[in-house]
Amino acid sequence: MAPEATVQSNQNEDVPRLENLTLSQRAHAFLRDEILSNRLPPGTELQELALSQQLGVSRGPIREALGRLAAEGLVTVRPRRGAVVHSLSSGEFLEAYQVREALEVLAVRLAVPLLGPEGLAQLQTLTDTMASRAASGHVTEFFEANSLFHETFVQLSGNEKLQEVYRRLIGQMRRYWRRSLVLRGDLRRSVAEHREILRAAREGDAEKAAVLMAEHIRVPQVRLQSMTADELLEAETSFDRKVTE
Amino acid sequence: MAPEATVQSNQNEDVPRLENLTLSQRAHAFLRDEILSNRLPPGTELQELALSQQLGVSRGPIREALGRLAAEGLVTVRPRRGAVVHSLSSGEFLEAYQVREALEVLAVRLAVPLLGPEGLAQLQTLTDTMASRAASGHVTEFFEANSLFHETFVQLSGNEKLQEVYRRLIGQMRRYWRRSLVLRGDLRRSVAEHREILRAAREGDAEKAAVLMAEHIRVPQVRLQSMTADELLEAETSFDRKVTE
DNA sequence: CGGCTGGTAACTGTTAACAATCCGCGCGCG
DNA sequence: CGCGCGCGGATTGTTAACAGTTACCAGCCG
Repeated sequence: MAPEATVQSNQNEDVPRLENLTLSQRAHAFLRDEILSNRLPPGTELQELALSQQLGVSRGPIREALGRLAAEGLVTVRPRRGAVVHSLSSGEFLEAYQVREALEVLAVRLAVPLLGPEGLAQLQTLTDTMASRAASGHVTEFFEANSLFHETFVQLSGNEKLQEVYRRLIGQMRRYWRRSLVLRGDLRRSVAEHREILRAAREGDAEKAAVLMAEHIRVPQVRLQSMTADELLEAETSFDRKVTE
Repeated sequence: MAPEATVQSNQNEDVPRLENLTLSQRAHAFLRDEILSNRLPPGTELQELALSQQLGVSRGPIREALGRLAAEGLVTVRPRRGAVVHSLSSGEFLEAYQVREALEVLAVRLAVPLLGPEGLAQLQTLTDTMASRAASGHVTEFFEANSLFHETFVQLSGNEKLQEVYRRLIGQMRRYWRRSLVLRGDLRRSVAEHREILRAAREGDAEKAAVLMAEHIRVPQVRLQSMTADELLEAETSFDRKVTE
């Protein structure tokens, strides 16, 4: 068998290379990343000409990308007045948290009966990572591990539609991770809650794990409802001081 | 036959309400409606040139509309190979049902404590409508009232983010209403379940209403899981015979 | 007779130019 | 001095033409 005769090399096709994508897809991915990473914070005005020059393409692909981002809820377009990065009010943030709770409870119910040794090990590793990062005060890195823990449950649920809906929602919320952390409060308590969820999952008790997950996600909700807007702002700024120092 | 009558034919307003919107918004709304009403059934190939001639606009707005529809999950675009109306497999349909259950349970939990006399009256009217349409065998009209019943709960939840996510999901599922009805089975039992949900809501027992709603939505799921693809197809065709006669 | 190859037509991706609308600003009027 | 009013620049909405890719088909070679 001629080992080099395989003309169609599948080995570099399975990973979508950015070079082969269409310009509108690249613009979409680029802007999405810029928004999700907060380099384009909520409220930023997005002008087509500026973006097209920055990316070196014409306005057509830019418009398509903006339209898709609008359909995803990441930007709002005001007809004939341009697009701005969408921002969530406190109320909308709370609403999103409620939906997220429902989705993650479903994820846990579906995932727990399917969990194998490798899934449990994955979750255990993430929990340990969270614990060490919480102990060392690396809040940003803690948040990353925390997000991965929750997303892992959604992935292990095996329900792709759920993953799609969840990721879209998380994409809208992730930019407010500082607000989330402020509302979360004590990280050690958060780690303990994750450990409890994982223990229930390991025991195969889907219902218990689901209830624990619901309570866990409800913690920031009740804090948000009991805080005024001023208190929230004050807490966020003091959080910023603590992190940047 | 007459594809060259493009310039003058569509210059008048087929849909007078949409005059103020941009062309891409009109194209988006038009295609969305065509897809949701099943005039463009799943699997239909959407060619930009044909659509632009049909709507009397150029390809730019059409492309923007297709991009937004793709972001909404209503069409899938294969790069350089055109767009097709997205279709749901049995598995994806079941997945969507699971997500829908989670969302509607949340809606019931939120809505019940907020229900006033007018909300209850609205739900009662819809239930009565469903009952009469089920009794007279008007299955299509029954489905409409049924959809409205469920959507009303979501609306009365007061959570706009939930409404947004729910409507997007329902938009993907509504085209398969025949499959839904086949899986639902006995309409009278369905009506009875709605009455029970409404009674619990009237009593202010949100938890009971939520559980009843979950069981109600799970009925088609368990039937779908217990059916093979062939049985489902057979049931759908026999359903078509029964409806069209 | 089947599979490969080359050409061709149709379609998508992209661009630049054109048209329409909005916004800020200064001017004139009351 | 305040307020409308239009005018000019900037920005979005739309179009037609161009470029590149894919799919299809006929004809040739094995």
